[in-house]
Amino acid sequence: MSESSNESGSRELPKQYRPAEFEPGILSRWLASGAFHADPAAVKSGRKRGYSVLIPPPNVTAALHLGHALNNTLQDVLVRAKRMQGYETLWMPGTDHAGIATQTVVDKRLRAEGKPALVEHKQMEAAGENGRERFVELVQAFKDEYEARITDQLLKMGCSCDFDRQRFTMDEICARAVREAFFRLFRDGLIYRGKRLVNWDPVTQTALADDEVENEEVESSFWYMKYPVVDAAGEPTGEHVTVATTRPETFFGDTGVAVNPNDPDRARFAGQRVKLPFVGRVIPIVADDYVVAPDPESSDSKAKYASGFLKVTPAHDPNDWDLGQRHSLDIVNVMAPDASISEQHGWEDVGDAGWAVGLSREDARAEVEKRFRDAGLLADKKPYSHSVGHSYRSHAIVEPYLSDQWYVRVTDDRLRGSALRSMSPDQRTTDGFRASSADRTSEEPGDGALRFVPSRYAKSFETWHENLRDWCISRQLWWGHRIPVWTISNKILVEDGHLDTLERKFKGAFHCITSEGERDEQIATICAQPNEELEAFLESIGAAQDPDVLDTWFSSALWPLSTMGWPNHAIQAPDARVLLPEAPGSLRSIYVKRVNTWSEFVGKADEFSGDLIDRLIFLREKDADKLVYQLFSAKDLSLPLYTPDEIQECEDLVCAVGLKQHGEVETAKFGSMHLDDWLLSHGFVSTADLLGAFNPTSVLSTARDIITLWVSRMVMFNRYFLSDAASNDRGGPAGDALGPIPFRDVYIHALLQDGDGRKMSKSLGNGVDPLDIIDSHGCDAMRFTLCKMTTQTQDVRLPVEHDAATGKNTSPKFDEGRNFCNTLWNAARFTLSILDRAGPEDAGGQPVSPGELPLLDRWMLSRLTQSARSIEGSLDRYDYAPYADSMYDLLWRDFCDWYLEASKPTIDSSPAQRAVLRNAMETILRLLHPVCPFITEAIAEGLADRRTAAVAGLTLGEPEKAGLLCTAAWPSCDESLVDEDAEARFDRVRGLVEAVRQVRAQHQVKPKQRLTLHTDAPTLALVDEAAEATRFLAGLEAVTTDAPAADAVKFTFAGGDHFLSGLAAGVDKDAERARLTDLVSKLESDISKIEGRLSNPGYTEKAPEHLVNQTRQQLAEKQEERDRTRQALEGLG
RNA sequence: GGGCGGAUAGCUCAGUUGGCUAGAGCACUCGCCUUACAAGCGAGGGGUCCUCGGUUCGAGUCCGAGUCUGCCCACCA
Repeated sequence: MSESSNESGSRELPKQYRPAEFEPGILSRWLASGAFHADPAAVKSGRKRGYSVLIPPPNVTAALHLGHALNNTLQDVLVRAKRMQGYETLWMPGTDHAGIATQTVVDKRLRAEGKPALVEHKQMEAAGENGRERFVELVQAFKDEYEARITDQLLKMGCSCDFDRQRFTMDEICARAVREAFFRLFRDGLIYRGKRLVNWDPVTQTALADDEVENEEVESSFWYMKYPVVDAAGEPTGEHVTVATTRPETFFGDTGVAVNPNDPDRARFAGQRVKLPFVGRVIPIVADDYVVAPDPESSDSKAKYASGFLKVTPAHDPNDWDLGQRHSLDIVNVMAPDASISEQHGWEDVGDAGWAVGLSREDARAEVEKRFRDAGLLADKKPYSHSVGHSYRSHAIVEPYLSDQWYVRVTDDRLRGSALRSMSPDQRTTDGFRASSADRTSEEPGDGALRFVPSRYAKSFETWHENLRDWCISRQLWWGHRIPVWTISNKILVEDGHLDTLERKFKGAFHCITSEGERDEQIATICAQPNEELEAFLESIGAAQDPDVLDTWFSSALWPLSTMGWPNHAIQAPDARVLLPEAPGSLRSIYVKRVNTWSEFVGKADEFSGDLIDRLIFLREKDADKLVYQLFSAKDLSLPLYTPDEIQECEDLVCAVGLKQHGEVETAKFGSMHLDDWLLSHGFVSTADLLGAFNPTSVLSTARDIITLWVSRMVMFNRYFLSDAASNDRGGPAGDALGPIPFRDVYIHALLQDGDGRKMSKSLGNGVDPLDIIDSHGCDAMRFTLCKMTTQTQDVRLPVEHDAATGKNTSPKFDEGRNFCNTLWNAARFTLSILDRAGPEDAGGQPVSPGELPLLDRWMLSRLTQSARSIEGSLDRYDYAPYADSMYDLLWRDFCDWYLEASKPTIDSSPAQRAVLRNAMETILRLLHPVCPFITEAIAEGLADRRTAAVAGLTLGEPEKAGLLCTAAWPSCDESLVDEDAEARFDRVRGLVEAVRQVRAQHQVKPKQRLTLHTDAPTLALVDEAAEATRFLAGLEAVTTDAPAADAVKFTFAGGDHFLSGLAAGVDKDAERARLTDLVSKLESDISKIEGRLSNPGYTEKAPEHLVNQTRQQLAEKQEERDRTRQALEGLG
């Protein structure tokens, strides 16, 4: 209310916490201090234990939503807590290129803007105008825009990521990992090419992803077509089978008919053959229990419409494809890419069906119906409505279309088996692929070490793997990692001697499958490692690179590896201090590259390495504050080479580059460059062995919908690529010789829904933007509320409200967090004002011994200790809501409501109490910091220069960096601070205060009116333990054992009668009568319940004795209280 | 179709291995601008713990059946 709150002094803080005034400044201080930058050497040297988390990289398709805010808050809570607990923490940030989604979003955006979109760029590409390259550039620009937004959001959400190491799944570092991974899998026989039905859009002539297909209900028909049964000689037996289908036009491609082996009427046909009308193809009838038996009465539409026979068209229906595979049926594709009937794409036995060739699929359907009817082969046609996939782009009906695709053989034991064996045995439900051996060392967990939290999600993981099929990894897109496979005519490759050149110059860097190994006699398939020279060579001999890109999940699956520098992580490098002894401790990272000779390193002016050294020299001269470098002989890395002669003569040079800062630097000559990425992508290797220090990571925090798509694949890849055998040329490992799992725990967080239980989404308009909440409530309030909501259930609801004034969505739930922060703020203001009133003499005294403190202070220290224990347990269990609840109760209920209030009368005259106050405040700040990092940091700054003595048993170390709370130690509360006796006694004081307040409220006593308490000796003794506090809190002027005055009001407390006198307005007899009457009836209801329990012999005989005694005592107390209350009631008249 | 949740106060949710009178925040009622805090303080009212059955001396909690509701995966001839 008062606008002059700042006038009394410059140290005074504003009455309300205003996050926007603090958050940006604190963020800058965090970043400048390097507090979030992990040092792998600290882990490798054993100085600290490592704790690492990989961010699930958000898609660059859009800004982060509240679900991201939730998951990132939860990760940050863990990371900040562990950092304070003395771990070297790495939280690796990054973004995902999200191939299909991003390409689609950009395509849509371009079309909406009326600019050339995907289709137009495809035309350019076909015309030789670099359409592909130009389109990818547009997507790249879009990605840059959103990546920047996402990074900004992460910063504003207070995420303590190691932003110096931020990655993008398509940057050069990740690309190298993708290429290497693909190469090794290819070489080891775990990647193969196969046929698969894709969702084909015949209008735009592109393949679509499943989520680009929009299902729409379509009014159509069921056709019943009769196929004549033939004998061994191919002559009709006179019988027919009737197949039921919604797609009669595909019958040209039928290669079988299926029947259920348990069908009593029709199973006898299995093993016989039919002759396809018009086409004349003789095809088998196979038995398969996939076929549904007809049942006209069934509510299942399949059974209702079924004929009992299913036509099998493997090339034009996904289920038929599977069925065909099971029974080794032929595959006949009868369509052209435009979905017209064609004999040019695999259909050779046209027979008498030539009339169909060239018809569109719609016309073909009508013509097939007509011809079958005319021939008497159409048994029936019934109207039928069913859902059919349509292209999101052209809205044409999607055609299942057979095409070449690349697969990862994930069903191989080296992949699937490793994932299943990773699971903790107590979370397994079946026996297959059980862990073959117990845990390895805790440093490198393998089999049996992967745990899901909550554990129920282990089952999703398990069943997914047990039903796994090979993973199709090719996508017909432009935005993504292009498949590193080239094809060339076998003849050119071998006869022109190119294969010899390859073998000679690039041995080990490629894997070639020539005609013997491939079904196509003409083509050689070459998979290449990342090697620019090799690629240039392949292009030069006319080899064509596969136009497709990899499934986004392929690069996501490598996230634990690529972000940590794999495959170039493992180098033998000496300590940074040896490499660059002159470099001050401010060096953030060191990169090394080994070359042979100086001339090779420098190269010719127009070559790659010439540019390299040019840059290095340039940077050293012009920007010495950003970079240092040094050359060595590989023989002795402790002796730097200085003179030109030394360098010229050396034949095995090593160049070490140390960076003093990260991120973008501006150079006049080369423009803006990111030094880390630039060095890494030019063959330098980081001496910081992130992989060795931080993989396996500690926990993966993610949503349940990607347990299969992402979690599984990371496990398989991490274990495969980090196995010893996969690192050499002999091929991958088998059985249990696998590498470590990528993370020990998988924490699956709850999903946010709106107040009605619906998913938050753009289209529903119920999404909440985290930045809006940060604006309106502050970051800490958002984070606190999100944590408080996060229970172990699978969904949490957040009521969403639309604010008409701002046009933005918000939720009243965030008020709770804001109010909490505000209370903390005010408690801190009050604390600081008390410390300010004391002199500097408070600081530097002997530690305060808890045993000599008043009851109130012993109680507070005990509560702090118990809360810290409880919070530590919650964190270990990823149990966020109890953590937030504990903090809420500790700060508000204990510290503010009771400790601060009760200390008011005495604290100004007690240095010991001030020491407790200060240390309690600081303990609360530290316990809360992981959830509310900004406000706690802001307050800690104010607390830093108001010192008091320490409290024995409560250890609060100094911050490690720049005085920042985020680098301070987790509070250590000694067990000796737990004081059950003080808690019990103070609880009784509270009870007394509450009893008095109750009387005051019921009699409408003004707050300033002081009363006299007439009580018994034991209660008087209790009051004396916190005399000033009790009088202050209850509004008492005197406490006495004297007899009460006539106008006194009686109340009960702890089984005794007590009286209050001095109520200014006197006793309101009606109010008092009503109060006592209510009390009696409540007591009687309690008494009858207790009597009921005690009269049950089962209870008194079987329940634990202490419980029964307790109940008896309770009954006695209640009865006594009831009797006394009745007397008092009679006394009122 | 397979799997996994949820149902407790008007709303959003807690409720540890079964055990005193089932809790919190918001909302509501009454009284307070008490010098940290009205985004607050003090005191209240409000519950057939979804239904039925079972185990038990005792069930919100454990077991069985069902109803409603949500999510994930698969599929829709």
